[in-house]
Amino acid sequence: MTDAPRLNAPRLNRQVCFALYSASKAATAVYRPVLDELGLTYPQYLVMLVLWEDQPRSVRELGEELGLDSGTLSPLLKRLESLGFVERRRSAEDERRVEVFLTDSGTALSARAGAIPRQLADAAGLSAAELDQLRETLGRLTAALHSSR
Amino acid sequence: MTDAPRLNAPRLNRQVCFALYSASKAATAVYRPVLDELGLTYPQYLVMLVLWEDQPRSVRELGEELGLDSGTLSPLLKRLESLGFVERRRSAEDERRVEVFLTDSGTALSARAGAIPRQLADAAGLSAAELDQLRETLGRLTAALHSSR
DNA sequence: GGTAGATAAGTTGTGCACAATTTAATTGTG
DNA sequence: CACAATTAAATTGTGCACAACTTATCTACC
Repeated sequence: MTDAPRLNAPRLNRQVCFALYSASKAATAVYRPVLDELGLTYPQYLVMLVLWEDQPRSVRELGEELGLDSGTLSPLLKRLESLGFVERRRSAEDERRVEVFLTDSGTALSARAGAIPRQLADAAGLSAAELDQLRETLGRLTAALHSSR
Repeated sequence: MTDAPRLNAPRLNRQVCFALYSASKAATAVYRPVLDELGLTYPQYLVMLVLWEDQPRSVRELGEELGLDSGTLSPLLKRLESLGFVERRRSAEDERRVEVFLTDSGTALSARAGAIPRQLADAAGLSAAELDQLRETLGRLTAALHSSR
């Protein structure tokens, strides 16, 4: 007995969700060897991006920007600290808060990281306009998905 | 001394990669409560989707379809097996291969899973045409990123 | 000013992702 | 036939993601 394809079942290659999942994995895979040279993982790089923009940031603020909770961030920040890129200090005004500061070494890293986004754009095989539109569509999609809950 | 935003540093909200990462997390977050009712995680659901299309499949074939290696699939399949949705059997022709079969219970699950993709489309806030185009763009992007390595 | 509720960060436990290694079976080549 | 190279799956180890819970601090309200 042969198994006919179940055409009524949801098909993998029809699913936007799987396309997102695959594209996201492929993009971080392109970043990985580049980030390896800096000693960072992709989520660690995201935290550094936020800190390079403005600094210091509390754990809560980092979580808000990145959509991550303390269960993810606490150990990640501990690793960034032991790598020497950030420092964590209890806030004096509000002792519940932990402020994350860049070290000199963490600040210096930004110079080496500047070329990274370029490399994804080069590998993407899409025009600048397409990338822009993709980013915009994804932004709207993410916002809609968040507000649907 | 104030910290001026480093406008020359890569900005988080400019990065397609972060948009992909966020959208992918948001999409699986929408799926999560629905899949919870089936007792599946999102990656487990992906494996079931492949098996519902055609069955049995070797671990290698599943990995090829989903872009996952045995390090991810072996324990995942063990969990699916202990949930009673699949069975794993050594192939007789090639004893290196392990074939993954659906159980009756695993086959039956597809009926309950049929409504799932709809729910993402509803929550997405994008038109069908936009979703189609997004899927197509993501497909090209993923292919380009893979071939760039 | 004391206490209930809210908030911030950390911890624990489960599962996924991926690199590196291991073991076993198969294939190709002399 | 022998045996080196390849292939398939599993295992080990590290790190992320997230739910559930804990601890400590703060705020609001009586």
